Amino acid sequence: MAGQDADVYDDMRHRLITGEFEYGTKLRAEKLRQDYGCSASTVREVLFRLSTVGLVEFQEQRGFRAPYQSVEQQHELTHMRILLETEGACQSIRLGGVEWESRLTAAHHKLSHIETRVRTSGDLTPLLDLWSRAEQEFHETLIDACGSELLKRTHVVIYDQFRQQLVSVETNYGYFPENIREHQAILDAALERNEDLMRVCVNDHLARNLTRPMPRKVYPEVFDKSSAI
Amino acid sequence: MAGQDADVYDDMRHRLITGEFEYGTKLRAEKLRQDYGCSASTVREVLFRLSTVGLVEFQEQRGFRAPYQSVEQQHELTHMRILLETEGACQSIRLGGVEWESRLTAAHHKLSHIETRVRTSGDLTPLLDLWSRAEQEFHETLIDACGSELLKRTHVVIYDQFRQQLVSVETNYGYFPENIREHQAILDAALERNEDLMRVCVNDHLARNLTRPMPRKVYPEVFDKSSAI
DNA sequence: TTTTCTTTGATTTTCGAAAATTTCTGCGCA
DNA sequence: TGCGCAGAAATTTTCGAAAATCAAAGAAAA
Repeated sequence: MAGQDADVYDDMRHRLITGEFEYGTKLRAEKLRQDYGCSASTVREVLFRLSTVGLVEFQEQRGFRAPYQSVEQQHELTHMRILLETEGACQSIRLGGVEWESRLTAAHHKLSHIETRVRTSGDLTPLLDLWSRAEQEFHETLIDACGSELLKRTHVVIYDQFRQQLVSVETNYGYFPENIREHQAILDAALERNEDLMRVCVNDHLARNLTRPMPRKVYPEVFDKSSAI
Repeated sequence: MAGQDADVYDDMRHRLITGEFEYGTKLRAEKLRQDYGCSASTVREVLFRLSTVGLVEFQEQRGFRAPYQSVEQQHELTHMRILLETEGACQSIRLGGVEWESRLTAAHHKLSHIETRVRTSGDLTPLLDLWSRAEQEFHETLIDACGSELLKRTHVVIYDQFRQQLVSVETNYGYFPENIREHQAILDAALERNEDLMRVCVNDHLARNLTRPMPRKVYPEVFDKSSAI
């Protein structure tokens, strides 16, 4: 069996971006050790790695915890996605061939199919996992022909964090009915090879996360005893 | 003493971006353990963390090594820097106040001073460390008022990798005489608050790393015994 | 009652060695 | 001579416990 470490990493990553841990939850190595039947050191190692890609917060001598949710963070991640995806999509338009168009069309078809089903049923929940995967694949295919592995790797990191921040019932997991139209518009812009239009479409699609005030939970403050009243 | 771990991390990071390890060198935990007088696990942990920010390459069951140098990687890093720095600089122009202008001017002054000394003496070597630091600080100050911690953190990661790829005698450590004029142009664009000009300046400054064919070492291939002659 | 210090308990960090895996080396066989 | 298969050596991965550090509770002093 090659890489117990890698398995734990992947699973923890999945648990984190699907919102299994409440924001700010302490991630105790000793506790998680039991979930995986391995040693605490192995878990610690994984948590360290996850912290460098922003999925886990680490504080010296204070261990690990799931990141807090904040409007600012959500906005910064959105801005970054816009920056990376417009660049990646436009480069893909320049460098990508028919093969890229084909893959993008395929990814869109799958996504479109799922989103239609969600609209008719009116309930995202049962399709959540499927939809999440399809959405990510569409956006990753969009920038796939950009010619820069670095850009793609960076995008995955940002996308994961974005998803992590967004995942909650209140935000409906980032799903909106407008998605159907917007994803179509992005596909059209790609097939037209219209870079300016692409920029507009990607912006419109993502900028929603900037304007809409994000519903947010109130976290317990740490009160200084002397300042009470 | 808080964080032996952190110390090792910082030192290893420094050694990596100053090119102490030949490209492709194996980084054996057991070997490095002696340099720091700590356990191999600690070193391993650090190497893992460094691998997630691209400063170290990791292969399952095959350990760690210093990344190889390649033209493609160099170009991708340059593209990414252009993307992040133009965005960051333009946002700083919009959001930054006099305070930002002041800090940028200060950073430029220091850098300019060093670069002038390098030009007159004609030898970078004795000032290499000082110059590296000043160059990085100038570029980081440039985007410092952009309003996104995420953008800044991402930029540091990319900048470090860029520096790591570039550090070698052949490339003169990324130093060029034109730097003086170009850094000045960037400062001027900032003070003029001219975003379009800024884009052009940053592009010109960094694009050099794209056009100039990078001198590159030849690495020993791993020969299949059966293909030998 | 409030503050400060001390002790206790819990958590994090570091360690060195055992287990698993890969790489190297030499031997036998075609 | 070339190939492939043991066995040995070296390296990587995992482990559980010891050491160090931090947080909470309680006692003593103001």
